Amino acid sequence: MKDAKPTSEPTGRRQRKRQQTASHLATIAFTLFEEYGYEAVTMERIAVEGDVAKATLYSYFPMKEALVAHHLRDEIVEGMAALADQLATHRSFVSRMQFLLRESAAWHAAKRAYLPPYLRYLHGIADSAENGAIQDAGSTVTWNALTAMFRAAQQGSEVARAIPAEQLAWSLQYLLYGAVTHWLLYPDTDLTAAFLQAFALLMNGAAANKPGDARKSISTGKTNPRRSR
Amino acid sequence: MKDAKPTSEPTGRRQRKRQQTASHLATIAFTLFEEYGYEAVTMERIAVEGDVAKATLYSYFPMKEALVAHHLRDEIVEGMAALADQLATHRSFVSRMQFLLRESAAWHAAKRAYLPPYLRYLHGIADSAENGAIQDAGSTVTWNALTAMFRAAQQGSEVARAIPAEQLAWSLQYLLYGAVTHWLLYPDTDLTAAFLQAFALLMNGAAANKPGDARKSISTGKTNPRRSR
DNA sequence: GTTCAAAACCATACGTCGTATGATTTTGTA
DNA sequence: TACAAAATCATACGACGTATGGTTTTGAAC
Repeated sequence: MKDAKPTSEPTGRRQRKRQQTASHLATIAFTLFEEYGYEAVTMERIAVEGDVAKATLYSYFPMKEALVAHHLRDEIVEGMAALADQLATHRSFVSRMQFLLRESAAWHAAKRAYLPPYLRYLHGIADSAENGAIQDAGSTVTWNALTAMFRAAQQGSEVARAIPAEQLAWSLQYLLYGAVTHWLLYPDTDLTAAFLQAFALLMNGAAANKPGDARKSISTGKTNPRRSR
Repeated sequence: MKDAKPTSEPTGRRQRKRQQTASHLATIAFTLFEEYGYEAVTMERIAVEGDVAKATLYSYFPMKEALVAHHLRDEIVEGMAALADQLATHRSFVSRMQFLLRESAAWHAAKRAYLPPYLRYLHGIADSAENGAIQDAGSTVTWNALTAMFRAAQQGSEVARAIPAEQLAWSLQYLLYGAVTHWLLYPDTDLTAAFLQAFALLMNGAAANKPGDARKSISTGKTNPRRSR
């Protein structure tokens, strides 16, 4: 079944080649997007430029948005790796998360133009699943990271253990998603602030504080008068 | 620039007639959807059946999804009105909200088939706004209701006043949105439970409870062994 | 090496959405 | 009655995404 004979190369070549051309096509597409704008570039064009038939292109990327998603996902993976070191320097969970959110907001701002198709793609997933196939793998990257952070915070007693870390990650993602959506509609609003507020809300909750409440609430993290280090 | 009111705003009758045919078209469309399924019904067909040119149909509903949205929005308005009485019988904010969420979950389950295009529409809004026009008016109905409830709860000291009611409504909506999306992917999960959990999380927050915390946390509202009715 | 079935690929046509065009009709108002 | 704005119409079109049916690669088995 799985033990390969020493006759020739492992069977993974086909798959590697596939991922290779996938990456190739995505790169070409992104180059075109950068030059002419997402809307202006047609799938036909990408196929021609990539020297494949349109049908083949679609076999790799079932919708146009998937091309954007592929590229952005790669960027996210890269970015997260690059941030790992700095993340580790932050001592508390809240501080780590706030740092990550600031970075994330900046990244969103930089990629603004691609967010509409990207978000559309992430939902296209859920839609397609209606008809059968596809597991997500889209935003899983960031979701995994968030889950890990929440889980660690639970073990460090910074976050309540009652709620599964997965659900917390998931909840935060949707709050952030809402912030992004709002920000796309009103570009002049402060995305970073919105991210931090969403996080603070998730941590503190909305219930009125009773007098005897001993919890120290998490601020929105904006440069605060007190504590200038 | 072009503001002021230089010419004439659409006058009473014209506007009424427009809304009338809009409703007419939406009804026809929905009937067809019910009979043949959303995907199977083409815009061309709807136009023919409604005895208008395709371009005219599009002038009323800029995307196919808008037809679904129109109908569902009407249903929501109706439903909310019908629920108003029962809502008032609940004494506390938490109880009111939980009641509403249960109803909402049931409604979502009933309309399951239409949710994908409906959600797509709500986002198409944000997308279209990129290019210029449209203010939402889509989910505003339910958003208004939530905002009002939160504001009342703030005045009754059941919810912290630090966060604007609008933002709370907005946050809850996105948490619920996440729950719905997840449920669409995994239909066997319990949407009602997910709604209630989302709400509980929003109220209680995720931060670890310090020993001296006097806040009584909101349960998920599921029929709980202890304290039954 | 020859054979074979699966897969990847190709060219092309097609259905549908949504937009654009330019002419024609309706409607409110001057 | 005149006229400009809005609504409607018929039609063509560009682009997305699917379907079809045939051709080439490819991995492996004989």
